[in-house]
Amino acid sequence: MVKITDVARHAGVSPSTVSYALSGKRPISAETRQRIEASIHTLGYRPHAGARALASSRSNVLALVVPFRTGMHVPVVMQFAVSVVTAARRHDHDVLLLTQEEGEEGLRRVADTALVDALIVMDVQLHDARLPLLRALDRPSVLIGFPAEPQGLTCIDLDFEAAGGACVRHLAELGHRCVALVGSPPEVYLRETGFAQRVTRGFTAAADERGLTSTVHPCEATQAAARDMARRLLREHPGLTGLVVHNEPLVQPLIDAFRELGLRVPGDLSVVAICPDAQAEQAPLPVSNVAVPSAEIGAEAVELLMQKLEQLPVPESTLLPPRLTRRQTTAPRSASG
Amino acid sequence: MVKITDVARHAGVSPSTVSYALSGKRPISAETRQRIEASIHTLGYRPHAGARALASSRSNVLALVVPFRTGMHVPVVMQFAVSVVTAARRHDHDVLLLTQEEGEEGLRRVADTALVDALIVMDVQLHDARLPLLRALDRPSVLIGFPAEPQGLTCIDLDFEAAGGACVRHLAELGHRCVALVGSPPEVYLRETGFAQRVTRGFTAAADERGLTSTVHPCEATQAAARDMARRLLREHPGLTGLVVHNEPLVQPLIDAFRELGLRVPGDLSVVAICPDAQAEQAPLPVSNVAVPSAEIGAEAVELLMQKLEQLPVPESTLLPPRLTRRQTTAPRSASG
DNA sequence: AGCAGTCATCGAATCGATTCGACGCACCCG
DNA sequence: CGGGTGCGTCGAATCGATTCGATGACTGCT
Repeated sequence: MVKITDVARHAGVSPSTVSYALSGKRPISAETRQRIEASIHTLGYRPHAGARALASSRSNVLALVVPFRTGMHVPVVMQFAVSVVTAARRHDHDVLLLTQEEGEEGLRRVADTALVDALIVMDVQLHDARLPLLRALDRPSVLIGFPAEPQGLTCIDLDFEAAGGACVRHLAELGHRCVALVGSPPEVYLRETGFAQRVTRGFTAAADERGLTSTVHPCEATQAAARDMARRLLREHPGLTGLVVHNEPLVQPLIDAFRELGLRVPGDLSVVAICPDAQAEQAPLPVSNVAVPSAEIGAEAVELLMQKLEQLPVPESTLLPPRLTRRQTTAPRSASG
Repeated sequence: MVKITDVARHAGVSPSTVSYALSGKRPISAETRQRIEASIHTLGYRPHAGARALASSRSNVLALVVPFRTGMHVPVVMQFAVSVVTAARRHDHDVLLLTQEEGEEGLRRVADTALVDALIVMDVQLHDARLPLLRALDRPSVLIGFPAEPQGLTCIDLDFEAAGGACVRHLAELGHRCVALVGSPPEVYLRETGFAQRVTRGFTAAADERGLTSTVHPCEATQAAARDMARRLLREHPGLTGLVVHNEPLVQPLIDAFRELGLRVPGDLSVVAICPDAQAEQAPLPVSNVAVPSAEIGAEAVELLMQKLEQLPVPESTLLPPRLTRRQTTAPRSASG
């Protein structure tokens, strides 16, 4: 394996000069730099990651903790992970994958062994057991999602409260007066993952503000549950003409279920989902939606981390504004509706 | 940060003794070992990953290259990644996440910088551009999927050919005489990802062997495509009573489409899928399936890598035998069928 | 001409482990 | 009672970079 002293010898300079040429931390004349670059190229030199980490106390690796429990939509997680890796590479960093299962011990381990420089934690609970640890750690971190008390942390997420509100306002502007929210499975609420509650709050607040009748319904992510839910909503809320769905795998099954019950979408029932754009676009009838911008969140989380690694100040909380795209599942309330 | 010399001083031994106590590479008396362990615990010592990597030329990190293109079913990839991480942790290794996008350069980078000890590459093509590199690399690797010429590599996957055959035999044993395979989207075949072709081969061979009428149909993974496909199959193959689906997101849409066309499943049409058990179980009507055992493959891939890291011989190819579970979508051919 | 001030480069220390060879001690056997 | 055999431990070299202080050459100013 060719090392920095080999390059130095080949280029007729000292190892430190090679290092500085590479890092740019001290000025190097254009001439020597070129000679060094040529040597690096012909010798095929690659700095040894471990040696570099040891000497610089920077591993250039980020940890990414992914959830794998029920209730999180898998494609969203994956999309997110990919965008984190891509963004990290732009900053010359790599990404170490940790599972939620490893818990606090896993976080502590990769941080204390200096395996990673910083951490990104997904699926943060309102009262997450890892919060004290993350606060105490000497390494910067960014949380995806908001705990009950984000003080002293750096958090980022879609503004789910605003998203809930945006859906309701969209429906309200189309003339709908009675709306319902079909949300995540009950266990997600029990687990106190913030985003479920936040959607609910935004939904309800906007409905109240506009004087709409509104109800909220957690729902399992199965076709059977979707059918039951559709039937129940029709029975209990005969005036219902606007539906907000915040449960990715349920969007299509719910629409199908209502159709089977004889409703036209969007003719009799308008549906807005909170889901990734890709999903909304690819549906048989493209679904009006507020985007869940996993890729943006991931990329922005990495940017925040990079700022923190450079000791720059970053906002404690970053809420991405919701972006609603009207497609084909929402329409003005019909006279009959 | 507490280091090994601190531990050594605290325990009244030399640093090398601490190292040996930790690694077990030389015998250490029970007494000193306990003293050292106590010191480690009270001081909260964690060996520095970079220093360790430098000295031992082992980073204890594996690279995992994940695809993110269309055609790969996302939950399968995710499940796989999680199982790799879990298995790696059992061997005291961590996992670095790379995207396909990084390509050969990415592989070369993490290998040459000694950032990782070994690599796992998913979604291998029949004529994958990365094969020469993987063969030349000084670091061991395991491929998920089979290239055209696996010589000199280590490959593992579900035995898709046997899986295709198993589906056909299951249908044949239930009395079906005319079967069809609905496969991956056309681009997957064009891309020459081995598994699509292998399913086809096994499917066709088994059908020929049993004297069944059989046809093969690549299909896009959209509801609309599913409906079209169902209509077309009914029209072109009126005697069709057995269907094999090798396209995860299409399983349920296809079943729904046939139902809408008036067929009963499994009364008029038996359906076997090649898909994860979790998906098969959770369907409204549980689907008879050959399991795509992502978790097993991931875990086994890690085991193979660990063997290779210890210079132990491993088989060039590992084909996991298919496991077919009969659930509720397959039934004997009815008299009328 | 002399001095201050850059600019580019070098040399040596350092990061925190692992590993190899050597050494001392106890024990066993002849 | 002496010489081998192990076992347990130590000391020093090593891994391959980064970084700090120092040095030399050159510039510009007076």
